[in-house]
Formats: sequence, C-alpha cells, structure tokens
Amino acid sequence: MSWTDERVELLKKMWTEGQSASQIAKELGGVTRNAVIGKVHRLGLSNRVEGAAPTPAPAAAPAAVAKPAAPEPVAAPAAAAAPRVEPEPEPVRPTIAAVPPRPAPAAPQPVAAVAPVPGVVRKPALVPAGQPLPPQPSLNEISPETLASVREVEKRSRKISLMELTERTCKWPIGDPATENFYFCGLPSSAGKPYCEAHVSVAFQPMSARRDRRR
DNA sequence: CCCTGATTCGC
DNA sequence: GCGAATCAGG
Repeated sequence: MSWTDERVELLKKMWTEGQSASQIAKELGGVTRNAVIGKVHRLGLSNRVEGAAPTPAPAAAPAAVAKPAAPEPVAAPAAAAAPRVEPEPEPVRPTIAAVPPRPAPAAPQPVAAVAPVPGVVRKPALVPAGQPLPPQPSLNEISPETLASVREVEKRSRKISLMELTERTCKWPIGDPATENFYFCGLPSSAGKPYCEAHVSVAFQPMSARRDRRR
C-alpha cells in the first residue's frame, strides 16, 4: 500500500478528528499504526490541537507555546471531572443481558451541527414502533455535568457494531436498536468495566436518589 | 497487559 | 519517503 492522495486525505481527516493512529491504520488497511504515525509526522501535523482536547480530557491543556518557564503550580484537577462515587451494588441494571440501561433518551440525531440546548434532554415524542421499551430503570437526575460529558463522548464514539465489540471496548449502545442508526460507543472501556469512563458514570450510580413518585 | 504517540534509522 | 523497532509513557 502506498500513500495515495485519498489515503492521505483520510488520514488527515481522521487524525484531526482525534482518532488514534491504530484506529486510522485499521481503517486504512494495509498499514500499521507505526506507518500512520510516521506519516503523520512527515506531514507535520502531529500537533493535534484543534479547538478542543479530544481523547484525554484532563485538566486544561497547558498551552505552553514556547516558554515553559511559566510558574504554573499545576492546577489541581480536583473537582474537574465528575468524582466517581463508589457505587453500592446497586448499579442501574441492564434489563436485558448485555444491554445496558437506556442511555439518555435515545437521540436519533446522527449529524450534529444543530446545536442542541444543553441542560435538558427532551425525550423524543415518538416511540419507535417495534420493541416495547423496557421499563425505564429510574433514569433519575444524572448530574448535568455527567450528562454533558456523556453527550460529548458520544460524539466521539467510534460507532462500532456489535461484532466489533471486544473485551475492552465500551459496550454502551447508542441509538435505537430497531433502526439502522444504532451502534455501540466503542471507546476504550475502563479497567474491567464494560463501559468507558463516561458511560460507567451513568451506568453505575450510587443509589437512585429517587423518591419522587408522588402519589 | 492493554493502549497511546514519538523517535530513530536502515532501507 | 517509508515504517519496523524501539522508546516513553498512561
């Protein structure tokens, strides 16, 4: 295989999208991730900084441009990400084997672009005909931050198919299984868990602080 | 161990 | 220019 314009273009596209070298290599086929990385460097687009920090989203990325002399006291990532509360054996159980709880109200909107108003996720009015949706396992109030995080991750999801799931890919389903627009998150899952960090945080919640249910 | 990108260096 | 091998991390 050689670096044809097409392949280079795809490489550039994926790289700027934040895909990893191995993912790109897999997509291109015929090349290893080393080849991809090598090419990336030769193309001089190693600095994958594009308006937002893709893969790792730790604290603010040090925009150290040239002088590292800045007296940066290392920002404490304390309350940065959602502090995972050790959940009790009371995770939101996937009702069906291997099928986790309903992610946020299935957002059947594939192509983003239309800036959805953050904060409130409205449940689509139409219920896809077909399978009776399992009783919603207390889709209680998930912290807005977590929700936002999840949404962000889902944009970044690899959209892999059932067959592509491995021991270490996030198995969180996205979309409606009854439609074509369905796939799994696919991002690297965290140690031993079935989902990626973001999805773990919504799947395993402390205890449903849910006592509404007025009557 | 799984993975990541970065670099080197013979080809 | 290419990319395997290697390095250096998470």
